Amino acid sequence: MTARPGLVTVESVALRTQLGCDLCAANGFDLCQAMSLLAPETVIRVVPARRVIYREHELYDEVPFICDGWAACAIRLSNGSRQILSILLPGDMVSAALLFDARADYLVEAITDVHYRTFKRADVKASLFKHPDLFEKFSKAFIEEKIRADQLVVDLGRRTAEERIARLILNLEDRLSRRGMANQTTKEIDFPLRQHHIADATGLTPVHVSKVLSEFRRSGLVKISDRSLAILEPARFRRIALARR
Amino acid sequence: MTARPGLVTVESVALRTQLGCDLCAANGFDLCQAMSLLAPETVIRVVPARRVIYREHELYDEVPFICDGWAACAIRLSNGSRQILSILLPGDMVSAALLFDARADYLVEAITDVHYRTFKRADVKASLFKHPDLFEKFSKAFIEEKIRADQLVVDLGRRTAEERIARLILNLEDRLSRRGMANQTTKEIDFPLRQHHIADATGLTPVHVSKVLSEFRRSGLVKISDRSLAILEPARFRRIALARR
DNA sequence: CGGTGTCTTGAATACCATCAAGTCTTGTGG
DNA sequence: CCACAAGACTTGATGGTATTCAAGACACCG
Repeated sequence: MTARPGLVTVESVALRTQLGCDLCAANGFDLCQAMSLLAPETVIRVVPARRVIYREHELYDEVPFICDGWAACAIRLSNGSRQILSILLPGDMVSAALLFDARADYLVEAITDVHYRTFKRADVKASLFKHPDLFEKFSKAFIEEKIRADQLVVDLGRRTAEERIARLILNLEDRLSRRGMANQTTKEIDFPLRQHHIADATGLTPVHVSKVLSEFRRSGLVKISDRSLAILEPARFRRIALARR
Repeated sequence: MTARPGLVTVESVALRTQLGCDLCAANGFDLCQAMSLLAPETVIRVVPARRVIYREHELYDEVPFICDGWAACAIRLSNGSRQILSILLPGDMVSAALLFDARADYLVEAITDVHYRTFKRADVKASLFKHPDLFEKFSKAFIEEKIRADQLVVDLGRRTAEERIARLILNLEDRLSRRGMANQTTKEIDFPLRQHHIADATGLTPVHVSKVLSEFRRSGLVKISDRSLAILEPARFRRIALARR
C-alpha cells in the first residue's frame, strides 16, 4: 500500500487495463481472487489519497474491490460529522450490501493512494448461482462483515476510548497479517491512518485520540512514526483490548 | 404479542405442532412466510419472558424465527454488561449470520412470552439454491439487517442519548407498522421493553434512560404507560431523531 | 512563503456514569 | 391472602470521561 506514483496520473481517475492481479497487494485475498478468475480482464482505477471513490445517494451498477491501498467506508451526517464503518484493506469488497442495494448511503474515501477495480452487480449475482464455491466465499465474506459490524456496535456502545483504539489497532494488525502484509519479525505494519480517521472509526474526537495515543506511547505500548506502527508490548496491549471479552 | 397463557406450560420449553402460521402475529411477514410454505409442518416453541432462546458458545444446527412476542439479540461482555444488537419482532429471523456460522456469539433472550420456530440450517441453504425468489427475499433480509447494524454504529458513535432513544422508538414503531401491528388511529403500539432493554440497546445506563424518558414525557412528546407507547407529537419527535440526518 | 493539514497540550465544560436511597409494582411461597 | 423478596422506576448528589474551545508547533505542498 505504499504509493506507486508512476500510476497516479494528473487525472483524478486513471484507467489501466491488465490481466489478472499482478499488482494485488493482498496476495490474492480470497473473494477478490475468486472473482478475478471469472473476469480476468478489467480496468483498475487509481485514485490519490483523500479522494472519494463512492459517493452516497448516487447510483452505481458496480461493486468496488480494493486492489492496493487503504480506504474508509463511512456514513456522513448532515452536520459534517462522520462515522467510519470499516477500514478497507487490499482484497476487501467495499460492502456486500452494495450487491443488493444500489442506494446504500455509504461514502467511500481513499486513505492512501488506492487502486481498485469493480465488478458489475449483475455479473456477480449471476456467478453466485453458477459457482457454489464462489457463493460460499461470498457468504463468508458477508458474514464476516456483519460480525465485524456487530463487534463495532459493542465497542461503541460499551467500551472506553482506550479499549476502542486498542481494538481497532489489533484488528488492523490481524487483518494485515492474514494478508501477509505485516513484517513477520519486527511486527511492524504500515499505518497510514490519520488521527481523525481513528476518531471517526471509534466514535471519538481527534483531540481525544491524540491524548490516548500519547498515553499509549508514553507507557511504552506502541511506537508510531512515519506512517508505520509497532506494538511494543503485545501482551499488555492485548490486555487493554480484551479486558472485557 | 400479548401473552397467551394457555400455551405457556409448566415446562420451560413447550412444544406444539401445527400447520402453517395460524398464530403469526406478523401477518405473514415476508421471509418467515416464504419459508413456511416450504416447510409447513414445524414445532413452535413457547418460552416465557426473560428466558434465553439461544445461548452463545453453543452449537445449533437451526435458525430461530420469531412467530409472536418480542426478543433481544445481544452480545454479553465478561463483566456482565450487554449490548443489544437488535430487538426481534414477529416475523424476524434471529440473524442471517446464524445460517452460515454455527458459532456466532449471540445471546437471544425473550422480552415478552415468545413463540418461535426454527428451520434447519441445511434446509434453508438448500432452498436458497432451488428457489431464486426465496434467495431474493433472503438477501433483502440480510441487507436490511446489515443496514440497521450500520445505522446503529452511527447512533452509538455519533449521536446523543436523546437522539438514540428517539430513534430506537421510531424504528420500532416503523417496523411494527409495516407488520400491521400498530394501532392505525391512535398510533399506539405495544411497548414491552423495560428501561434496561432500552439502555442495553442504546449503549446507555438504565438511570440515564429513565431521565431522558421522563424529560420526553414532561415535554409532552410521548406517553408511556401500561406497556404501551404513543408518540404524541410526531413532528417534534422526528425532529429530535433526525436532527442530523 | 502563505496555506493547509496534522498533531499536541491545556483549560473549561457537557454529557453521561456511578452511587445511593426511596417508591411502587410484581411475583412467590408460606 | 398476606408477607416478603425481587424487579422496575425515579430522583438527587457526585464524579469521571470525553468534548469543545483555543492556541501553538511542525511538516508538506504548490
